[in-house]
Amino acid sequence: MPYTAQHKRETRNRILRSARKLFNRKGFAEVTIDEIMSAAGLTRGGFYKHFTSKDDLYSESILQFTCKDPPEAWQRNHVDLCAKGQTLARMIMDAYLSREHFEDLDGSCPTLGLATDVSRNSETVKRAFRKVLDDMLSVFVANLPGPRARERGIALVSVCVGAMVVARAVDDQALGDAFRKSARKHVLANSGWGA
Amino acid sequence: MPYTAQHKRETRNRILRSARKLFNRKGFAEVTIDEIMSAAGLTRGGFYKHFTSKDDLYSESILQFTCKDPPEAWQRNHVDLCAKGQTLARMIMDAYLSREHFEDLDGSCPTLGLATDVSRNSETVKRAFRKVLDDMLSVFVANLPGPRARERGIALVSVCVGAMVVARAVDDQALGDAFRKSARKHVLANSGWGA
DNA sequence: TGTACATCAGTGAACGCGCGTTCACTGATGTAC
DNA sequence: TGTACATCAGTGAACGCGCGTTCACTGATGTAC
Repeated sequence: MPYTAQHKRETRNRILRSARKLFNRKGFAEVTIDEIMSAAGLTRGGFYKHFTSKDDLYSESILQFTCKDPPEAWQRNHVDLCAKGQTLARMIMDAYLSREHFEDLDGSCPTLGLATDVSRNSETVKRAFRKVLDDMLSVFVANLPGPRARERGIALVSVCVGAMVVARAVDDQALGDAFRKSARKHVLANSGWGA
Repeated sequence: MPYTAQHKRETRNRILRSARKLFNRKGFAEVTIDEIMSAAGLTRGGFYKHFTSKDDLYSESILQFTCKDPPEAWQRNHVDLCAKGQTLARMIMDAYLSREHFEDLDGSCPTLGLATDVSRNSETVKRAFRKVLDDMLSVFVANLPGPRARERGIALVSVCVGAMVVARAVDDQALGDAFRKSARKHVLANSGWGA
């Protein structure tokens, strides 16, 4: 057995990380396997030793986002807010609607960069997307006091996703900021997560 | 002058309509000029008599959405609700969040089908997107009594867009419905547009 | 401990296909006489 | 009114390029002796 299993796992992860970045930034169709592999320090041909197809890689790379290995900006935010004793939901919301997240084309949440892409893709990809979304939703719901928490959580997740998606799709920086900020205010006012 | 200017205009519109449908359904990259042209009853080569490039066509086809030539489903909804004396904002919100709109892959609003696509495209395309969005936003804002109408309008537009984008990206029909319905309830509760 | 071997991660050339765009052409139509 | 002509919308073959995937190979590494 030349090369340890661990070695292979590490290479695979390297490909996965470079894929996630590139898909996030450019969308599925605009990224080439060549690009992904050289960003991972490898060459084209080796790709199929790790994945069966580009589609396969796509859903795997979306799943990669969850919990483990979150983008740096999120971690930083996380620590900052933890210090102030905020709830996890509040922290996620703030990180999600932050300018940093808005600008982080490589590392942002797939719900933001790949949403309409995913809606045209396979069930496998959609399942991966749902897992990421469920993560966010369940944190929101768990931190919502009062009745109909799930229903309200869904509405608040919608505000966050909608505002960020629109902010990125618009050619007007100020309008984008307005979406992020109004969304934040609205969520705070409707959640009891403090000012 | 063989062929009247009107003839040319009509052909151009035919191409534009077929392009809008196909882009909406499949996104920019997955649609070929061949497809668009044959859907319009023409052949590949003639395309460049009407548009300078595929990118050019893309922004034009997004602009096509506004006001004039809205999808049938919207018109039907419009008439129904008009009869009940609802405000225009309420009507648009209901149409936007309807199952019909959710399922109308060809005719739906570009804010819903093309959002993340647009965010990676040229300034021209983004400008077209903003025009469509502004249409929706201004109707919402105009129908919002009380202070900070614009800020609240932005939040409500975000709920609508976010809910629909997520609903389409998820592999779970029921979850999608929950997003549409929770969003609708939330907008009604925060707008004073009646139950 | 040192050496021959087997494995398989990684290489890079090649294949095949599809797509955006170009181009020489055709033929339908309006205009001038 | 009828006919020759000029225009240009529309045709379809061809070009060139890039990309996903395949494949024969290389060479680094762990294992058996």
